[in-house]
Amino acid sequence: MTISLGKAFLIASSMEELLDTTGGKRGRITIHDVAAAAGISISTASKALNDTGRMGLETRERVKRIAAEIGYRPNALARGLLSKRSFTIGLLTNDTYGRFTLPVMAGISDALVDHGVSVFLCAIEEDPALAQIHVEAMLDKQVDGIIATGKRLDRRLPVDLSNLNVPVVYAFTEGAPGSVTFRSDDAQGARLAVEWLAKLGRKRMVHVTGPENFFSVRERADAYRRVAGEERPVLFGVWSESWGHEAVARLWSGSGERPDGIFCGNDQIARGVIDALRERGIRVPQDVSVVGFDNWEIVAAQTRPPLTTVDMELKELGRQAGLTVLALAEGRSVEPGIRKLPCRLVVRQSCGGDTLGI
Amino acid sequence: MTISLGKAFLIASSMEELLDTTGGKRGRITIHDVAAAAGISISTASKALNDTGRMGLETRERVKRIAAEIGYRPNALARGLLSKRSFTIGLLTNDTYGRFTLPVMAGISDALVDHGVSVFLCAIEEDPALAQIHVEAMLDKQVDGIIATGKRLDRRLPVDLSNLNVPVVYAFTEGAPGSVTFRSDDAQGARLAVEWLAKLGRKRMVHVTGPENFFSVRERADAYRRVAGEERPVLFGVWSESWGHEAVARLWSGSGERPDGIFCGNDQIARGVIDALRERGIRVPQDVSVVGFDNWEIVAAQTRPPLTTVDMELKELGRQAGLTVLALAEGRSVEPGIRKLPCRLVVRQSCGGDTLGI
DNA sequence: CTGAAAGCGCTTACAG
DNA sequence: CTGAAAGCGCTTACAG
Repeated sequence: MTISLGKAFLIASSMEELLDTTGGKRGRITIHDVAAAAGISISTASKALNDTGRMGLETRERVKRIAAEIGYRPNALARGLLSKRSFTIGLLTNDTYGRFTLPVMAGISDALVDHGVSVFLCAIEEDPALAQIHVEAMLDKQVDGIIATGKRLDRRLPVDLSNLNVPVVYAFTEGAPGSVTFRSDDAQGARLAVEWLAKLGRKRMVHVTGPENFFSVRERADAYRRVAGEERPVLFGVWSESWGHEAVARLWSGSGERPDGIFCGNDQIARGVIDALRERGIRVPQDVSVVGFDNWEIVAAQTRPPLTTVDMELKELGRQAGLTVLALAEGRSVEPGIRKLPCRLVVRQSCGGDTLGI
Repeated sequence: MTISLGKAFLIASSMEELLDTTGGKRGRITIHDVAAAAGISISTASKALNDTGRMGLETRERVKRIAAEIGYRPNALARGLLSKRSFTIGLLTNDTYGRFTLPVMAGISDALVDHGVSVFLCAIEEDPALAQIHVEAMLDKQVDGIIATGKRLDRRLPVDLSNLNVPVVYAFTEGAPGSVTFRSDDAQGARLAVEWLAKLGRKRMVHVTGPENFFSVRERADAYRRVAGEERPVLFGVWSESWGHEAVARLWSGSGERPDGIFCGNDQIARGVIDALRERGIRVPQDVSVVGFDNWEIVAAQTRPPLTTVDMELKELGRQAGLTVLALAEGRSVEPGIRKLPCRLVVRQSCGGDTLGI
């Protein structure tokens, strides 16, 4: 048996009779069907349904009721053609793994679903040609705006969005000059982490982090130094567990001072650090407190002990980016510039202090 | 300074002159602009651009050239209104974490971008009301089809998609009866894993896996037993690293037989198992081979040693789901039923054999 | 209070 | 070979 889902299957059985009486018309239910069923013109039907124009309340209600009964839903394409609003936006990302994009997407969707806006997700990796294709497809479909996001604050997407005829908002990726950009406040996030270590009485702090050529790495390191002391050590490396291991090996190999508080540049490094400490018989958090960055659940919740870490609040970032692109699409004014959104410290058990009720 | 991105900014400076000469019209470039610039009617312009109708090749080329010069792009909303095709599909998922959805999405997008199709991503969690809102928004926007996906093969999404007037394809989630469903062939995947262990000479196998109420857990366990032997032990538990630890503790605590090959139900369990073995001084893969399931890079590539595991080829699954929904949207016939797509064994170092060139 | 007409941007018979 | 007309489904002045 094969099924063919062409035009034919568009008609559900319950609709069939109605449509047959209204001319046997095939296809979706339109405003003509509503008007016919109510015995009025389509103009009046439109006004009744949209609460525009003047008309008796009872007529309005009756039309709405009939529309609901026959399952009428306005065609957004037709509406969009008139109103120049498609209630659709595009999310462009080069973060194929989705580590950062998913929370941002969730926030955007969360903020915009109430406004009837749907989101095209376009993953472009690092391919400029692919990016161009996706951007053009979105523009052809008359998106009301585009949000650009990525995996790195200090890198641009491989496509120029600065001269499009729709508003563009940047979230967690570097924006064009004069644009609206949302990003996490990494300095503030780092301060939260280091101040937490300090509050727990840690004095011999170390920062084990990623590659120095990341802007956010430098920003977090600077903030760390400002709180912990300018002379406190920073170990730059890569974003991996194994670097966390190696850093611990380095710190405990020489005859130097042993840290009692380690602020890690991300959760993966922190996991490596914690594992390495355990393997050396060093207790976390009794002997050393470890704090991470990212609050990547899959990593942070699985470390032993679970990781205290900094959450960049990417969902909130997405929410704000969504509302902003909507505002621009509606012609409202928005101040350009970079908005830094505060991070939040998520206290688990890797630093201690989790039972202090602080 | 504030910027207002209303209608006004739609006109780029370079377009301004042109549009002023064609009537000072504001807004996007339409086929009227092309026709005016070429000194022909819009009907002819349309036919020239779409390679329809009959006309001199040189006219056709000239129109196309002019269209390209003035940056004309057809309005997909207007086209969709006529053609009943929006070149848009919806992807509905309850997998908020994106573990399974992202690769599926990547495959869909990959397959459909060449056909000019864009994808609405709708994350609905487990909320039926939210799901309903998203489905209605997609239908209003005249999606050509919907792909439903999720995080579990044996669970339905919290919304009924069986009587929509657009085609629906299910991918990695349970479909309605009589629908087209794509899923991974978990039995075959499990066989790959266990046969690999057998090929490496492992005889005392154990299967450490997730909750027995998962269909895929039972299916993998059955396949394991068929290859390893019906009497071989299966330890059901949860999908976590800590369960992997606990399972090792259990296996090595009694006086029973010590396994030399452990097939894990997912990569997180495998990671727990490997960590626990290392902590006991048992060498992987020399003493015990460990194989996982999922090929979740972030986990599989970070275990020590890196994990040999089964990849469900979710991207390919997405690709096929995408092409299928497209076929249905075009009215082509598709055989309903469940299609199982083969898994692939990814050989890293946790089993040995990685240098055998097998 | 209600409806005919125009029009959003496009495509497609149809008549020249 | 080319263009006027109709129409996709809707909204919005405008005239009654």
